Amino acid sequence: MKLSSRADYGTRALLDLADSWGNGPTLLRQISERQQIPLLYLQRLISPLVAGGIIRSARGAGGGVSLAKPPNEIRLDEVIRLLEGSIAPLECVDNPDTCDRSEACVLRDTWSEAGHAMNEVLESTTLQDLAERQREKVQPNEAMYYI
Amino acid sequence: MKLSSRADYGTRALLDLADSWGNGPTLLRQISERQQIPLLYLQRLISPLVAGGIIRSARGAGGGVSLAKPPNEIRLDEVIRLLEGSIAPLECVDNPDTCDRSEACVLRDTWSEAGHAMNEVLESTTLQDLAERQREKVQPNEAMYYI
DNA sequence: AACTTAGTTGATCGTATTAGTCAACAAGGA
DNA sequence: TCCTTGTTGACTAATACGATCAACTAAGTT
Repeated sequence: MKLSSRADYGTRALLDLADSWGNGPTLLRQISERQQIPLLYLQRLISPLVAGGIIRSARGAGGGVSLAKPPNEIRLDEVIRLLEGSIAPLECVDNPDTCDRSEACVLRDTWSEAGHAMNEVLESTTLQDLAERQREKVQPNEAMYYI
Repeated sequence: MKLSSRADYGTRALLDLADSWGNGPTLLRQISERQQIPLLYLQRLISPLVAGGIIRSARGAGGGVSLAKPPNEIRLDEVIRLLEGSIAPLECVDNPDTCDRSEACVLRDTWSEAGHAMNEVLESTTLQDLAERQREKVQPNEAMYYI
């Protein structure tokens, strides 16, 4: 029950982009270095994010990649779905036809419920949420201490 | 983000056992046939369940396997943990040392949260719950219609 | 137009995991 | 002793995963 490194790398790359949102395109090479992701592999794994309208890319000199929409409009669940496919823990949850007892299967109901629970966490988290939390962690807002 | 067939097969085998709880040992061969699980593979995958104290086995004529404790004391989260290892969607959640930024990583916090959400569903579901729901599905309680 | 920068894609490759099998074995009942 | 039934180590085939190369396309720069 693990996510592949694609989800790990991909979300880290997106968080990197969210961090520099508004500053023009970022080089994949820079993301690769900052996030310690093999460049060639990074180029690979972001392609579904480009196709999915999360990332916009620009070739040529001065090119690079940037978020295709504001960080607060990019939810983690759609990112994971693009990078990993379905979030459901078992195939039958999404494709009932893969098992002939799907209709009456109480385990399928449970896997579905578990998948939804996980999905709820992801769909309530946007890249902006993550970027803000990160800023708090790295450079805690002094005002916090006066609340 | 998928469970392996071990979790699928294993939970189905356990539900089968929960269904006949109190009727003495069941042959693995029978479970294999009813649940359509390759016998040799089934023998394999239940061994951690025996080691984990979920299943009790008896060899020889009249032997077989049975639940080692009542179905209402067997929660799905411990079953999955025995069959698949940790439920955490990323290694770093359980082992912070596998990544040198774990302490400050907001993504790790999110994966942790997602894992907990899933775990909550599983730990609130026992084999007895499943067996009861199954009975309702297959043979709906008539009384239901009078509520 | 020529040149450079940078992302894209098809093919490939090694490795790890998964699913499944075989055969020899251990243990308990008749 | 014989039969039944679960256990275990070794093994195989298939798949998925992580990663890389090289050729290619597109977009600036001079």
